[in-house]
Amino acid sequence: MSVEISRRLLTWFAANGRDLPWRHERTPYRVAVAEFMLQQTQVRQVIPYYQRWLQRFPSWVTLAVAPLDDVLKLWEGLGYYSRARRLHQLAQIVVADYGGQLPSQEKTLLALPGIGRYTAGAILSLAFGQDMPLLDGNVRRVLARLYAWGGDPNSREGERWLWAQSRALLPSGQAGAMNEALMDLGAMICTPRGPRCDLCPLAAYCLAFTSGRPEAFPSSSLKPPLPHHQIVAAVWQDTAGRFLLAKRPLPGLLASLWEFPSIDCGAEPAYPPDACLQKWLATEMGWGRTLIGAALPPLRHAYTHFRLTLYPFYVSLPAKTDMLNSLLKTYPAWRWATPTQARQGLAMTGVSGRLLAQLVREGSI
DNA sequence: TATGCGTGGTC
DNA sequence: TGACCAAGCAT
Repeated sequence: MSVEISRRLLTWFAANGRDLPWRHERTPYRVAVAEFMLQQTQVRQVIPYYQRWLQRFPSWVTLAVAPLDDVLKLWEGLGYYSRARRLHQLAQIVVADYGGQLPSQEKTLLALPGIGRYTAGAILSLAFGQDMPLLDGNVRRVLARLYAWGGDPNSREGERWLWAQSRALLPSGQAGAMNEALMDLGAMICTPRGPRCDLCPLAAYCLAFTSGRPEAFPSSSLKPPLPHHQIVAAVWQDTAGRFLLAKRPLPGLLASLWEFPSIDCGAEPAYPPDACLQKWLATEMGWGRTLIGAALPPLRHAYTHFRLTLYPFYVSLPAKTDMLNSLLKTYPAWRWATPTQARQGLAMTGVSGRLLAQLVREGSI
């Protein structure tokens, strides 16, 4: 039966597969760039980033010699920034150790930064034409529905079972097309909610469709509520209208991105925002007499593992540069920047980027 | 094995 | 408005 499933899916894919930029020219570099960007990220979001990236970094060498700050600037807004750093590292390794050619053995690829089992399978099947399976969120869902598989997709056995099914469906010599067909089916037809079973080429074989509850697969686990943190940001302006920005430490959340100097007051803060900020400035920075000015409208933001509300305040400047340097206890670097300089040259966090845009809109410069 | 790691779209 | 989700990897 798997032969018939593969045949039908490939026929459907030939007529309905998506025309995506990274499907035009299948060099290992282009495939790798696309796969890094697509990790946990939707296609629509990736397309403009991919095109800008290839303009600026058309090859392993151009990427390898670029400054990390330039790389992060191009990645700004795409999220999961360690991917950018790992892709940068990968380029440097490919150039230094492999003569500018990405290796084509699974074991070698898996040892390189940013390449896990999914990405290795994608590169090997799509760029090198090898008969290698892959398993991503789309394929996971398609397979679970096809076989009405009610197991836990996150368990060790579930993982092993799903990889085995993915491999079993591969027709020899057409793994790349089959892998993309499975992903396109998951993205276009076999969607998480409201799957279009009426358009699905596999409906006749799909046990979840037969069961009448396709959305019940794969099983989902209940997640605990996310903590909600209170963050306070300090907005300093100099007389030239520049803002004080700080670079976040590496490693960690949003590593090496720029933001307004901020303090995390925690999920259950003991003080209101202005007092939390005052305490931080007094105890950590040693600025006992800092004047906290007007509060700006709070901004809310949701990360994968927690939520936050950012409370920005205008704050008066400390008198001397050596006082400003006390920021280096918290941050590896700080600088003054106009909004234009920040937009053009600094990779900003999402929340601080929104705050900056708000400050500009309100004409506070 | 579980957790940290971003952002924007969708309903 | 809030919860869920998307071409995962590293530790």
